[in-house]
Amino acid sequence: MQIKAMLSKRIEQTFAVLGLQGDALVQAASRPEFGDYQANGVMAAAKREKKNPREVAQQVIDHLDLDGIASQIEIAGPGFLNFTLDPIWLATAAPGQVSQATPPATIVVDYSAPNLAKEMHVGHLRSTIIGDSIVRVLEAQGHQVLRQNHVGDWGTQFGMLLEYLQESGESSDQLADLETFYRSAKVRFDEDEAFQNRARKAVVDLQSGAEYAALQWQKFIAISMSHCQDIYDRLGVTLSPEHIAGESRYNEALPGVIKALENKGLLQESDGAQCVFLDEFKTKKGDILPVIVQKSDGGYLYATTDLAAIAYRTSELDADRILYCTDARQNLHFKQIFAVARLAGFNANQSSLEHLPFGTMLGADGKPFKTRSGDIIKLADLLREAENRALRLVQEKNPGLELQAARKLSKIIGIGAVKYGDLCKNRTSDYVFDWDQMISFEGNTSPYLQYAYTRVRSIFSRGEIEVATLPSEAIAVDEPERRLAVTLAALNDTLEQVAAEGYPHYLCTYLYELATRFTQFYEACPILKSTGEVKTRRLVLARQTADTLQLGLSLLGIDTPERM
RNA sequence: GCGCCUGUAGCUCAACUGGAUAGAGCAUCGGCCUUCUAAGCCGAGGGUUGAAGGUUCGAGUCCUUCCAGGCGUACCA
Repeated sequence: MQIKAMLSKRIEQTFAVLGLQGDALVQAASRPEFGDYQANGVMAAAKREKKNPREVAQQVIDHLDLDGIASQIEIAGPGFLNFTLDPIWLATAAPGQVSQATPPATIVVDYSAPNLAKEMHVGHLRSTIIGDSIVRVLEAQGHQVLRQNHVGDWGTQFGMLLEYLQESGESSDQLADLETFYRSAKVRFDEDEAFQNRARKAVVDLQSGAEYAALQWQKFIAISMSHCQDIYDRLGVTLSPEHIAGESRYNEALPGVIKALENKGLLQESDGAQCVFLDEFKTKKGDILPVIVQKSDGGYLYATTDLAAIAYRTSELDADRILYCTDARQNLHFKQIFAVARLAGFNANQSSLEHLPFGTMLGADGKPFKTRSGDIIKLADLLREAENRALRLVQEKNPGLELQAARKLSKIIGIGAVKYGDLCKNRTSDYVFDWDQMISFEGNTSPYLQYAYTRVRSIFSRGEIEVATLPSEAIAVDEPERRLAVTLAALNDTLEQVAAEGYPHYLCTYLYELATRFTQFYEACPILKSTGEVKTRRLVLARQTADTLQLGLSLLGIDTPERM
């Protein structure tokens, strides 16, 4: 049940009856004394009709039918409507159930997209886990989600790598560390002219489909992808080899892209390059910004590939929405290719093309994040560090725990902390990377949420409660119970927001609030010590909390341990 | 130069897209474990939301002009 949507609809229907226009502007109450939900839209609607907002608010209440849903509706301030939900209705709001989208859509999500020439580093973290979380939410809502991992597996650098692979042999130890491999290849490339020439030839051979080059390339890609897959598996990301749709896949479609642009009369030559000039990208001075689709040497660019990808996704995959989870620095690029795609008819099905940009990860100095030696931190190292820190804490908190169990637990906690540390921030802005902050276990962190979950589990095991025998609904009575129940019921409002706008931090904020409400309830309302109806309803609320926490964390891609 | 983004407590971030007294965590200070896990709870201090104007019942949010930072801006992705 999406409460906000339901209330909005009812209020707006009432607006229509009264001849008013505008949105109801429903939101969760900003303060407890304002009830559970508030509607702010009356004031604007009244103003449009030049009427007294409080009088209009009264008329809305008179015509609004929320019998059995709201136990109290009040007018406050200049014309706010404050709603208090009926506890009996609240009990039936089915916490822990994800509302299914009607009708479900086909949604392509383009995310992760590591460069296969190098090892995954912290810069790939955001796209990978933000995209994965959005994918999980959309799937939970019943949408058909098509993951597209647009890996960088094509281009000039591969000539160098293929030639070096040929020279050093695929059993080379350096391949265990792609970063070293890349660097060594670069050294060879820079020092030896003959090597350079062979590397350039390898590129040409590869792109023209020579068999030896293709074989060598496939070997390299396979090795590189297995590195990525290791990271995905450790991170608990739902990507697998079947989701790979890299740049190379569109290679054969690229001449067709140019041809199509030409047929549409969009193509212009400029300094030897094939370009599309669009009025909307003119500067005030009248300078025009080209979208270059073919270089003067005949080579293609990422704009060309992305256009081919749009055509494929909108027609072959039949996508209703295509979401791109990439760095904010590509803002202009996506604006341009979306515009070109529309003009050229590549977006055959009028798919909604949405760029979900995220900011850069910075170091403490405010500059893009590097290690002391100037290297970018590898994801593998980041994850190891997170697990080690978690292990130390786990052993400190649970001295009796066997090492193997402690390791298992520290994986769940450490990886969760890394993911949550990133997901809980508004993706749009740059953010400062800090070991202690990212791998933190107190306050608004995933361990706090996991901890709240284990406390519920602990109640059930200690009280020897058969969860299955509990009733499915409980009517909250005491204030901490009510506050918890209201928060439980808001799950789907939050999920809808995440799905519509692609901001997983809404879900984090929600879960943190839920865990906080639960902990307050836990402190104030004894469960196992209570008896009869009181005990039952509190057990039910606890179970609903555990279910919702587990569900919400799973939608962020974070596991829940049974004890900590 | 032009364009996009950012500027909120000592630090790291929220603020449901114009709503009521700007909220959390960390850090600091004080209280709470013989009672369901203290990775927790309760409380205190800490703010001219970069600056100045403007729009209106109402502005951190919208507009204008500045200031500071980041990124992008013709053959990298």
